[in-house]
Amino acid sequence: MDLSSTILGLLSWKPLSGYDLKGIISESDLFYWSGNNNQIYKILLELQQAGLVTFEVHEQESLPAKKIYSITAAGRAQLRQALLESPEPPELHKVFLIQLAWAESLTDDEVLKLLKSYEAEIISRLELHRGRALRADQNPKRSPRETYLWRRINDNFIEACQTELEWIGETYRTIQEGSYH
Amino acid sequence: MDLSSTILGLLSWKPLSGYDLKGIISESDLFYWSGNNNQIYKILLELQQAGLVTFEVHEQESLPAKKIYSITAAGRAQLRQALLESPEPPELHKVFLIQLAWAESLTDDEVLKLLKSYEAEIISRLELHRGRALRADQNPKRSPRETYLWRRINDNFIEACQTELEWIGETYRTIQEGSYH
DNA sequence: ACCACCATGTAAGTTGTTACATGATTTG
DNA sequence: CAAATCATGTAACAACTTACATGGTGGT
Repeated sequence: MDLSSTILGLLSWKPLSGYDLKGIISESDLFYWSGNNNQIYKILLELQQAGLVTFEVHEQESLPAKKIYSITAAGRAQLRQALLESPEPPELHKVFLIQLAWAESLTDDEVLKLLKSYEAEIISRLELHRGRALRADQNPKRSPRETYLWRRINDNFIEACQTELEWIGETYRTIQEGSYH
Repeated sequence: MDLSSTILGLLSWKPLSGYDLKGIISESDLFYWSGNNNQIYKILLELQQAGLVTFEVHEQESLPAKKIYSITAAGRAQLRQALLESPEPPELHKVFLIQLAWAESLTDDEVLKLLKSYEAEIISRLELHRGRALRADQNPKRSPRETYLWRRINDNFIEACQTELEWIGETYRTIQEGSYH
């Protein structure tokens, strides 16, 4: 499941332009790529040359024309293959933990301030995902199972945030009280 | 906190060779880089040219000589700056969730099989981190606070695994029972 | 005999990033 | 009047990866 499979997945949901894809990918936390033009337009060209997608040009008055990409039967077959690949474990890039690992030269107050600031980051993330649960309008809804899975994917992020917040709280308290001896 | 700061952090703990650094970084989940030669030797050269580290050549009989790198005062100052930077939120690359997101073309059984397989991955991760908690010998222990923080960092990974396992269980049951309607 | 370990480094490639270019339209 | 949005695309660069090269030592 790399970026090209992700794009195939998005197109399996509904036809989209490169610009649409860019928007969706850079908004989302699930699709964690930056969603920069360079990669998306390059991959779309490759997918199209491999016959996995096709496009139609839609002219618009007073706006630039757009290429609406659709997935082909071959594309769907390819996507199915990718979906059946055995799952990889998640890669967690928790840069803040690296920061803590080498915090020896910081005072308790400096560490506590970092923890507070990290907590604020996670809280805003949590609210973001909670909000997304409410207006989940732009999610695919092809079947009850798919609707359920998308809710669960969002839940996964929410639960990860909650676990992180509890971890922060416990760590904060212990350092504040100096009770790690 | 990028790879060069991470290397400075490791050297702030104790002097190490490039080969040592490679081993530590590629073993660990916290330092999530692959730890390939190309990056590490290149960064060590840059750090050394910037005066943030120095090295001594240690000749060994019947083994190749090694360069043992140490952090300088300037390096420690630079590291401290990096540690005080405001924390970035974690980047979670949960490729499996992307797989689930486009699972519409799979049967219930195929989805359940994927979940089981993902569960096995996470369980083995969990056991790895639990084991690391026991023989935490190679962790830095310059102060009780540092020892505590390193234990907490490991806890963070354990708790993330546990949350993930609960999430998998709940999702599995619901799909098995078809009770997502 | 073959493989892994130690230890340094290079080569060649993929992937990913920010920033730029164009140009009309809408919003503050 | 500056900015953001729509829409495509390119250029330049940074980050990261796998594989290779060298060469002695020790294990199965």
